[in-house]
Amino acid sequence: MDTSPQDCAADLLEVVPLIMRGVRAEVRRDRTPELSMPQFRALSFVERHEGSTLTEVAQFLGLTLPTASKMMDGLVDAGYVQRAPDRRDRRKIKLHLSTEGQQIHEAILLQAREFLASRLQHLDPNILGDIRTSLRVLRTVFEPVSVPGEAVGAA
Amino acid sequence: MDTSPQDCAADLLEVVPLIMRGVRAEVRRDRTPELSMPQFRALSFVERHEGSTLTEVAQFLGLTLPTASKMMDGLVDAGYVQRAPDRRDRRKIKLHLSTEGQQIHEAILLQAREFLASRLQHLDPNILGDIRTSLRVLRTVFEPVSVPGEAVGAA
DNA sequence: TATTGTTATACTCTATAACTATA
DNA sequence: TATAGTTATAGAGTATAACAATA
Repeated sequence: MDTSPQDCAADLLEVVPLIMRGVRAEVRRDRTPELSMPQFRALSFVERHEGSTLTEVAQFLGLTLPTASKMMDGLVDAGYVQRAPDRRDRRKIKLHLSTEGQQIHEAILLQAREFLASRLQHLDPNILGDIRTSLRVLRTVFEPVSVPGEAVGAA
Repeated sequence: MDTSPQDCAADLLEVVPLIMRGVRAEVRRDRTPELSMPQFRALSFVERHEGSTLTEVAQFLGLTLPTASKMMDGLVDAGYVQRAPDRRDRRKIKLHLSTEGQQIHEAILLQAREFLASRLQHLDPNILGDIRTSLRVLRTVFEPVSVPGEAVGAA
């Protein structure tokens, strides 16, 4: 099938929120205390970028610094994240996941994946492959241009 | 490419929030007053299902009734939505978009589509077609099972 | 008795503005 | 002077519980 970026954009705008709604419900389900979607994404980021700074998390999530700071308060209070000063630049703090933080992140990740997989399970494997190919392209196009945590050496 | 629902689910969980972040920023950008993502989606739903009830909107958005009611307060105050009693069943209210509501919905829709299209514009048309095919499948899988507004006659 | 919607209350998410500490 | 982060404040988004009106 041949199509225009505009058509594709229109479809994306309808389908992406539908998927997001399901994921959000799953992330929050049956959990005390609940973890919000942004908190879960923050956990994912810190897990993947151990020792990243608050500014990096805020940039990745598309949040302001005060918002990210407050969200981290919640995660620190819950015992999922630890703050540690950066000796090289004492204005910065480095963020780390606690064991508990790793565990809850893993649990939610698996639960959300299971939910998505359950919806996908009756699809033909070839179609699943096509979807993954599409997702790989979409990722390159919508990924933030730079994730500073990846290139700390230069900073 | 051949793959499992689990692999596909894992990719979805990473890519969908990335796209969502961009869309959200675009919906809220340069607007007074800002329209939140849920408000925009509510406007979309009412536009597509004129005269739908609050319960239907809440179900579509995955919100509780009180939350949907409060959100509608905001849209009504802003002059974008009108509430009208249902003569057949006076517990219900029917929701309608005002001209202003239609205009702002259209404006935001076009702006969000343009943002997405700008990210997609350098992709090969065949790849865009593949993405649309994938989105069509994903829509069938994640769409709410029934949108009551579609079958009011039976109710 | 069940359904539709609102009100009351509380907590999180988010932003802007003002501030502290460090570079 | 600029950057990293927090605090103060305010408004929206969300939920549960309790309520009113209607079926």
